Amino acid sequence: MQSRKKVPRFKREAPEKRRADLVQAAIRCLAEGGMAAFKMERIATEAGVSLGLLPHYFKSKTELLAEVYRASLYDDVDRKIADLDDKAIGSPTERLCRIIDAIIDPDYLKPANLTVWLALWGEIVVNPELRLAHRALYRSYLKSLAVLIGEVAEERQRRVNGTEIARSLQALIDGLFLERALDKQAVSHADFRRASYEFLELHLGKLTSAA
Amino acid sequence: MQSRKKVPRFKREAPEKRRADLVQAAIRCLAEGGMAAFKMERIATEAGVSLGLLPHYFKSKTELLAEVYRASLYDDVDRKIADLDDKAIGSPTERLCRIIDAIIDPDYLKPANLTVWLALWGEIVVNPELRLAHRALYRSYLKSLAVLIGEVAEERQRRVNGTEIARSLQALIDGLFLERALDKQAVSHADFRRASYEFLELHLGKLTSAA
DNA sequence: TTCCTTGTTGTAAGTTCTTACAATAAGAAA
DNA sequence: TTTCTTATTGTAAGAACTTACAACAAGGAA
Repeated sequence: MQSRKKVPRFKREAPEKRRADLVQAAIRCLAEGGMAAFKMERIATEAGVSLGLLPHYFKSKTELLAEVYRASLYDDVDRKIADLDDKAIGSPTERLCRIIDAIIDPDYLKPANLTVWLALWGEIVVNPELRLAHRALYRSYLKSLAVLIGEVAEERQRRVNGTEIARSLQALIDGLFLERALDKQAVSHADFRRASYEFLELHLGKLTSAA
Repeated sequence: MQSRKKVPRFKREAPEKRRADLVQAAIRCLAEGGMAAFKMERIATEAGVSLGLLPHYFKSKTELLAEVYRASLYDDVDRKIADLDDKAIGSPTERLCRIIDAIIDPDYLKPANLTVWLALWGEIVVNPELRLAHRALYRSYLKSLAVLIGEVAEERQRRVNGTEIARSLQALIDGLFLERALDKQAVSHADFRRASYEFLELHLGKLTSAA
């Protein structure tokens, strides 16, 4: 019987990798069916492991949700900040345009993300712990946007309230984003583009030459 | 034994009243804890009736949720619009201002409603039945807003895309509303007012004399 | 190879939730 | 009062979900 090859029944992974895989699987579940699909068994199946492995990595469902939140939010914010720093070349106007383009990028606003974010927002409102984490990250992001808008205004010798414009701009985008999430045919990418730039240009003057 | 007073064990209500009461109780539950608190037994307790009464009025949980959606999101505003139409008072501009004021009314945008709406939106994205209900209500509402904006524009002999302005305005308000839901100190009523009117006036010209 | 650590599985206990339904009784009608 | 309609109750069936835990086995160490 020594000739029989032993075929492994499962693969043993490094804890950090497995943990990250589980979080990603959980995000995919959220994207597919919102909180209603955020079930331990489903997540385990999605990750290709058994249900029993989940409590080994997360002592409760809430802990897993917190991880999902952190992972998905940090990724997004980090990407934006990286964009900011990388493209630090060029005029403020140019940088602002690039950031707007990134925010309304169809790939960023894809349906899967819409569903995940809506589910997370719904949880943030009723979960104080999640809410605290959200505030820090969101305020920091909004501030960097406000600073950039202020720079553009200065460049053009206009006096504006950068904080308020940043907030309204983000609100406008979030709102369109929400409409699109609830009714996929409601808002096209062109609509996003037009609404965002029109709004900004009404305050700052012409931003683009082509579009 | 005939002297013993029979004390009723429950009160029999008119179906329409009971139904409305149940919907209101469900809204209170949603407001308190989001979808996690939207449980049949909890709603029954909140309404002061037994669990068994719920399936008598709503053949499924989703049906109840759809009622909650309509009641909490549209009843107020629809009533306001109907009021304006009935009394047919004032110029289009005046009527538009009144509607805006109704939409950003602090009592309408109170925290409890924020929680309810976020929970509902999270469900709409993943529940086809609810999504259909949403589309009908939302599109109808948006259209009446667009028509009114068109009237204001005509009055002022401006050529605008009423549909697009209505959509962007509502998106702006929804977005601010979202920021407020996630961070209660982020947006004040004055912010709502300023952002809404500024946006409209950029397209339509001055709307108010005082504010 | 053999041993050992611990990642992984399978199962089940205990809980909670939705839906169904037969029995009960409130309140109107006659 | 008596009858009748149906709103309401109480309970339970059945499904689904979270968490716990004992046994198994993968893969590195010696």
